[in-house]
Amino acid sequence: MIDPHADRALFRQLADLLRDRIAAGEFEAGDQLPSEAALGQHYDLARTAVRAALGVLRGEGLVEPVRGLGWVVRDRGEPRPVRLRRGDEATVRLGEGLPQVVVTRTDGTTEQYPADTVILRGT
Amino acid sequence: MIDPHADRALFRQLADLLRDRIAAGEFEAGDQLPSEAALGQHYDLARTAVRAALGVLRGEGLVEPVRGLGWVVRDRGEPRPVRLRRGDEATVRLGEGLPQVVVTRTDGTTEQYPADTVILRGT
DNA sequence: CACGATTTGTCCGTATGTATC
DNA sequence: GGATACATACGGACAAATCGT
Repeated sequence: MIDPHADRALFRQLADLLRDRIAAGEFEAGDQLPSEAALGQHYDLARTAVRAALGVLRGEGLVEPVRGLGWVVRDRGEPRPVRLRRGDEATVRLGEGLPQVVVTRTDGTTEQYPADTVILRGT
Repeated sequence: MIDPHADRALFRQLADLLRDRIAAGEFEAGDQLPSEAALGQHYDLARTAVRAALGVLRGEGLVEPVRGLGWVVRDRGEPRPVRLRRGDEATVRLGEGLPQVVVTRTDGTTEQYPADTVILRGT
């Protein structure tokens, strides 16, 4: 499974494995992954490496941590279409958690969506 | 500076401080921050906490690490305007490094930009 | 409502590898 | 080659949130 002598970092190898397991449907939206401790034992890794791997998947929007509970697989359905009309603007705000798409309409109102849940369309 | 008894985590307090110092112009685009070791000594924190703080700023697109060199302040100029015409689509791709805005034109060609460097405009 | 078990969040120390200057 | 700096990885510890009993 994980090769300590491989060129690729251990936490990246683990991220690859977990990503594949999720893609294979082993875990569905809302499901919890095995605990960090369980993953560490199973793959013989320190918790540091396990958390680094989960951090990678988190950055990809695949999973998110719930304190006191575990790591939950995010719901990734079809991106929701959002139309950008004349005068509308959209930017991506980085920072807290998942990047957010902020749409500013002509009248000054704003809408906000998790960046990986929308597809912006011109009109 | 940093209060070990504060409610806020140490690495978040450090992130706040460094963010402020950057905003104040103490470091400009292309400048290097003090090394992780130096920051740890100055603020009396373990390197773990220092790296966590830098990770926060990295996620905000403020700085990026350069192996063997140090942490460099990113160039954050005016976001570049990108027009979305009829049939054009834009999505945000998460994963490797900074999130990327991917624009797919009607003719099938695609353009890609770091997510915090563009402002999408409807037509 | 109280309590314990589980799980993630934060923090420390240490060590080694690798890239840059 | 040597010095510096980030990348990765291990170990241990305690706090805080959640959930079932």
